[in-house]
Amino acid sequence: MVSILLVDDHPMLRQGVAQLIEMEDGLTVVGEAGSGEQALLRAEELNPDMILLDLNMRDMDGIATLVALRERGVSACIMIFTVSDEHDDVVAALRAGADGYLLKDTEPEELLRSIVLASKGQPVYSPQLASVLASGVRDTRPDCGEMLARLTGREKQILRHISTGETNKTIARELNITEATVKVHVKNTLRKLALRSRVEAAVWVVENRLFE
Amino acid sequence: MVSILLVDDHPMLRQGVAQLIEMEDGLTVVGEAGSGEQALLRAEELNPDMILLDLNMRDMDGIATLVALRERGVSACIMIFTVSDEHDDVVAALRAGADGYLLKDTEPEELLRSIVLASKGQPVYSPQLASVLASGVRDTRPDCGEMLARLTGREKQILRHISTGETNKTIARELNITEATVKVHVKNTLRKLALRSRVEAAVWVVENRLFE
DNA sequence: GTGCTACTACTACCATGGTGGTAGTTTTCG
DNA sequence: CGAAAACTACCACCATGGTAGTAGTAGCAC
Repeated sequence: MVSILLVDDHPMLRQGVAQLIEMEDGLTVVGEAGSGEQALLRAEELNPDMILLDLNMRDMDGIATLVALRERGVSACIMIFTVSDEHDDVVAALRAGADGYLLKDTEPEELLRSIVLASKGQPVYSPQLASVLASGVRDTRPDCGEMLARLTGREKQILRHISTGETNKTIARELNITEATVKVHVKNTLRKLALRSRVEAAVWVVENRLFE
Repeated sequence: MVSILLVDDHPMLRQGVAQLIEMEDGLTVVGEAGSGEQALLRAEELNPDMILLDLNMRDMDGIATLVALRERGVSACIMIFTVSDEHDDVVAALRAGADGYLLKDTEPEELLRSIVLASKGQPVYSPQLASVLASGVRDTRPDCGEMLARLTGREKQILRHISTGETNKTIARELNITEATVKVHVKNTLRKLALRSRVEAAVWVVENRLFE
């Protein structure tokens, strides 16, 4: 069962989407939010599998909400669901870590199919965005520098050790802290970088030549 | 207690070295071999912590022995102990994975100190080799291509997956084999490449741009 | 045929890694 | 000053990774 949080400032639209989603086996709406603020609260409270996020909300920019969600470690699959097919919006969303981008004029069946696909980890984009995507924006992530800047000094230090293949134990020894503490830093680092393992972290560092 | 296997085709020299080693607390000679063939047998049989290996033996080249030892997964620290200070020999030994290189004219106390150091994982070289080492041969490893060539097709395939941060489970799924089989390949790959973890493997691949 | 290599699979075991939660200290900043 | 962030540490728990040994199958070479 895929749990979904709807974020949109139009109650009617939320209702429509919710109804549609509930009709599909395997999908369920566990919460709704009408603003960025509420989205942050609900996301942490409900820990949904997926968040459908509108970009154009009154109180808080959708992109800002997206960034805030990611920074708080919300691991949900975040799908943008909006009216805007503006190049800049799409790019910004992808850079901020969106897992998909659907336009609101998508047909209901298409929307459902996309949600199911996305819930399986596959990024989904509306076909209308092909031109934008093709122009090489595929790199879903923010700048490496930006990402690195989110880490504390200690975390960067430990990331560097990870990228040389060291174990938590040896890192602890070299930094004169306990392995437990190293684990804490590793965990926080992985969360902030939205990576799933130290191997991914090591590869990311080396590929982007981050400490050279 | 550091267990040592002596490999040299001169019994008298073996005896002398053995006696010297036994005088040192913490070191012990667990076996001797007078040829490359014997060295392979003894190494697998005794699984020593360290192997002192002569380069100039009648039946089998010392370098060949070294390579064969490494290919069979002998994890011992292998110290070359020989008369040759030829540039090519030193380079070949280092490339083949030697952990140290000592000349036979080394003073007894110096030899002991070196063995102790090496047993702690520190590579040790006779000072006379400074010029050779300085000329940039520090890279202990064979060519990446050479290393890769030692892997089977399946192993290379799996290494590529590792280098993208995948887990054994997902690799198994994608290749339609069981996780247990993936583990076998991972283990063999790590052994052949003399690496200690998949993280090191991933970093190695990315740093050397092996699959691009 | 015999022998060798590669590939597959399984078991069992232990080490390592990652998550969640709690919590005390110090540093930083408004 | 007080709040927030960073760093430290420990616990318990579960997932993943790595090692060792055994073993069956297929293909290839001598």
